[in-house]
Amino acid sequence: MKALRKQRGPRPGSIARVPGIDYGGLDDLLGYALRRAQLAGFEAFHRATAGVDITPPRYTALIFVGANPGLSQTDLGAALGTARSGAMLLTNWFEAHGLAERRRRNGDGRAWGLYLTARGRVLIAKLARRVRAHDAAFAGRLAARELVQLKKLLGKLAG
Amino acid sequence: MKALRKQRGPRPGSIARVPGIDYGGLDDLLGYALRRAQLAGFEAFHRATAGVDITPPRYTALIFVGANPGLSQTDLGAALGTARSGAMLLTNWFEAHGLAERRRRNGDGRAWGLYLTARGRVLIAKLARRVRAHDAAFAGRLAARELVQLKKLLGKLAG
DNA sequence: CCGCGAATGTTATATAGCACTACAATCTGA
DNA sequence: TCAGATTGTAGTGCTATATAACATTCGCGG
Repeated sequence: MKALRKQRGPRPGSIARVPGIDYGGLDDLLGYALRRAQLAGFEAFHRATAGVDITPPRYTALIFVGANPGLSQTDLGAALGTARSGAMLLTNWFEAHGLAERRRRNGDGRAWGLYLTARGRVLIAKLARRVRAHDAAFAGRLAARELVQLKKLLGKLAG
Repeated sequence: MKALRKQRGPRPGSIARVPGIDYGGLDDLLGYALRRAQLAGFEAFHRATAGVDITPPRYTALIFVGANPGLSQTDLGAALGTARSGAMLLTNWFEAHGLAERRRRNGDGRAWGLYLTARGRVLIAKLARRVRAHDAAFAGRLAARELVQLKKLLGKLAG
């Protein structure tokens, strides 16, 4: 079980607008506007998880496991939108860091059930608090009414 | 100069909502809503560039080079929000595919200036048309007024 | 109850994308 | 003229994916 201290990975690259550069019509694309806003959101996440070696997919996966005890790796992959093999690598990482564990489920000798460890629960509780706070701060760039509207529109786009 | 035919990479994973799974409060996060919407936008881009081995960062970089002839790799990296080394890899790829080239700039023996080749200009013209069309189709999930509002709000978030 | 197809996890392999470090060449300004 | 900044580059490594092949196990139709 390795330590979970330093955040090593790359900083989340926000794309600051560079003055004097011609954006060649990119600004008119909804997709580009979404990307820029989302990178800003990643920064909020990054600040929230500073000092902990976690990443967005890892965080999402831990939340899923915490909220759905006994989840199988296949179902975790489906919820994340990734292949089974990716869910397995994530699970390996969680076990190596003592955050979650595989346990045999009653009926099925193939599937594992995933469960947070005590340590995982503590970490998720702490992180979720910080992530929510930073997300709220990020969302605070908008008025409350605007935020409601934005979420509605984003929901329409995501289908 | 390699061919530029098939798109090899992974499909852009949208995250379909999985029924029966508890999302553990993730839905309340603005960052998560942004991510989902942006992945849907990536799919539109993917459809627009089907059959061509291009990716969002490559496309963005080509647009930048086209709109800013003589751009240095450092400035390209800054505009993309990535490290210089990434801009160099992109540039290598462009040269290998005959889309852009490095040319010495007048005063400075260190920096290269980046320029689209004729082939790069043709490709970008064709792609930009398709990308705009698919972006418009994607944005068409919203009413015109909603779209204006959304872009305004996204702009606020991206700062 | 048997056997076959489906599901599950796993292993192995590959790729894109990106960061960081260290370095050589070049520029710039005191 | 020289010290420090800038630029491109090479090398290395890690995350996040995907795909294919495989063994185990399950479930069901006969």
